[in-house]
Amino acid sequence: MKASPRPYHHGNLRQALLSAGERAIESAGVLHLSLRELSRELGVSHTSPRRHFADKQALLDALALHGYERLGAALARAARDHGQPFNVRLTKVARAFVSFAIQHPAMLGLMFEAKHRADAPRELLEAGENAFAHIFGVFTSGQATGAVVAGDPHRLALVAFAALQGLVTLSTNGKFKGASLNVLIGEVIERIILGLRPRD
Amino acid sequence: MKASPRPYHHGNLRQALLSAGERAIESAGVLHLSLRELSRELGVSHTSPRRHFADKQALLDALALHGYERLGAALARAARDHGQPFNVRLTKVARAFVSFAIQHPAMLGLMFEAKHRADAPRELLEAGENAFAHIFGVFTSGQATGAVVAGDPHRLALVAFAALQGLVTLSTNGKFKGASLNVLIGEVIERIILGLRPRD
DNA sequence: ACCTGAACACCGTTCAAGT
DNA sequence: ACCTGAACACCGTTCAAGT
Repeated sequence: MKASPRPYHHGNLRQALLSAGERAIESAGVLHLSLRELSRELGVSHTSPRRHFADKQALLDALALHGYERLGAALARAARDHGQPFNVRLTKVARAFVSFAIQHPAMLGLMFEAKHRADAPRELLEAGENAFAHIFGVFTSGQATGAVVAGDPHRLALVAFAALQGLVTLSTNGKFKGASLNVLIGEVIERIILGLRPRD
Repeated sequence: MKASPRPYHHGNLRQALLSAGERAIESAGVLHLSLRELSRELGVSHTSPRRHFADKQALLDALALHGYERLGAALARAARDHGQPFNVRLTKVARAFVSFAIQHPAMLGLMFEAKHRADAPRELLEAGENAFAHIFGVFTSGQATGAVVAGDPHRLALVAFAALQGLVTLSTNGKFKGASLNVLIGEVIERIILGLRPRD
């Protein structure tokens, strides 16, 4: 077992730690991440991570940063067609977000925690802002075409995003007995659209 | 400092561990909870918790159970006036939930994780169901009076609850620059009500 | 019944040292 | 520059033993 050779000692240990770290948190949870075990897997001494990450938290922050970059790219792709109507664009970004969350639940948790930390690196905060700016943009253009009520677009986006965030939290916690997630996403999005419609 | 005497060795060590444990997770996070440190605080040996909790996870589960009982009681209180219109009842339960979440953020996280665990004790799952049944009840009576669209009330309640859950997640992660949480709660509730209104 | 102390197998982190 | 080994101060958990 563990068929991979070891192309390390070259300077790709940093990348190897990130990959192995992500796999570890998705399969066993952030709580059980062990630098020593990671080192064992990669066939290096347990002190070598120190060269690339000051401590365990630094590795987690680097993982979260990478997560925000990937989420941002996915949201940008979903929102890129500015010619489409609000409902379509919102549906696309919402599904992109939910899809990311379902595929990388531990990563998403890590990303939120990292942003929340008092001493979060500036880089991380910026990556987060950049990722969510793509959702925000859909709302401002929705207001421009009259599909969304007037008001502070940041607040409206936040309210809608909260619904998605909650859906994801509930779903990764397996709290859907029979209901398919795909159906629920559609329902949540529909309610958001109705809730944000200008009152006739 | 640490002015409390020690009325332990009586059989209240179990309760003392729960209290100290809750205080510890709210102030330092679940990750940093240490049974040995808890024992030190309480002036007992680090093996004595074993008598009351099989392991660390058992203590966390007991804390989560207690949390669900308190949340359930708060939601029941908020929802008890069945004569009030849907909007009023929904607002009350929503504010009760958000209020609990703000006051006990680490506890709420623990509660969700505990329910999610594959080997979660039956007792815990039941306490969770009981707590959320009070929110569910508001939706079924909302449908009865025509304030809420027809459809599976479980799904509708889930959709609305997701929005609250997301608001709470976002708020405990401090992602509200200027906006007051109280204002945002009101906005979320309003959007939920509008989103669930029957289409005339 | 309830608590203790020694012991075991793990951690993260530091430091002097090797190539 | 990058990695190593010994060492330190912590964990959770087990077990034989004390009252």
